Amino acid sequence: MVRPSTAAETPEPADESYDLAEQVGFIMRQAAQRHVSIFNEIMGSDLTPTQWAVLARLYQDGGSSQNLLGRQTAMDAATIKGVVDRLLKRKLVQTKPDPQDGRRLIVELSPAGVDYTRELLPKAETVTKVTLAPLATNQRATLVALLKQLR
Amino acid sequence: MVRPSTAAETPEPADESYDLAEQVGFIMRQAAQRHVSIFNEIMGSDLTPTQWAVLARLYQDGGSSQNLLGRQTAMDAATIKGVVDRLLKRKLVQTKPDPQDGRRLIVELSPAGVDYTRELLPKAETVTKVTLAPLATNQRATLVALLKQLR
DNA sequence: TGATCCTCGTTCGTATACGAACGATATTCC
DNA sequence: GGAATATCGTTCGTATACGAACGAGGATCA
Repeated sequence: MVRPSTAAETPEPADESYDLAEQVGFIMRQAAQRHVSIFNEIMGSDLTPTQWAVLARLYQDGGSSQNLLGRQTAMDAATIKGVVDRLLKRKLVQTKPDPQDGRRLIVELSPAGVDYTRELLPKAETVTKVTLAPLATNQRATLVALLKQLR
Repeated sequence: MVRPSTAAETPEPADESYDLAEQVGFIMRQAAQRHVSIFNEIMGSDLTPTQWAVLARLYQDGGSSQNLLGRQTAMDAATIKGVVDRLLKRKLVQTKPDPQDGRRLIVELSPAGVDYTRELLPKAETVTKVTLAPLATNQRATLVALLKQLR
């Protein structure tokens, strides 16, 4: 590590109680990055984690309005729109107006999307398995339980 | 939940073993989102978590080359460049060529950046505290320890 | 009925995040 | 010395992520 002598060097004994590498946020960001990397390796780079979240949610529970779908997959209205648009372009998803509510846009899997999602399900399970591989079995449940409390 | 009867509805009994809401990746993304939200509330929206990571790292250990700084703060070369550029524009950081290596660009805190970072340190500690607030004391160390194994 | 308020979807702007490719510079090895 | 290789910083393109603002539609209530 180079520590050139300049006015920019830490001039006072720094607050030793703060170490970036020990902050949850920083560590969580790194863990998330590793997870995404594993996801891309296993699922293939043609599908992102958020896109997969949308497919999986629609596969599990059928169609819903776009904004509700966003809430179910942890995306705000602006983000879910972009994700749905890209899935629409690939015809994995289709939309139609809600007859009950003129503001709503119903999003659902296309038949091709259903097939595609079903084929990917085993790989998605592998992603979770590989992500948790460094932990002992009992630790995995612990981690998930703790993370759930931080939502 | 509306489940309109169409060809897109889940046509087969879905693989019940896969529930999106139970996958680590998905839960971790939500926990990270909450953390960022807390960060923005406490630190103010004029500084992002990654920008703070750079400031904190430079404050702790002094200047380093841009790419090394990126590795220390968990950003690739393309990402760290953007972050450094924005910090440069705000004059919180300054750069100079490395006399030892013509490829390297040394990044360090400006005097204003040192002051700014020092003032924010207490708030940064609060961010971690609030993020972990839902957990019992002994659970906090457990979570951090487990997350560290997933880097 | 009409005014108010809320939700829905959309758009814009900014900031990560990262793969890929590029030229410039260092290092390694023959 | 010189060629192969590696690293550095840069740029481009694409995809989240989200605050903010907007118009259209729906719900509430006087």
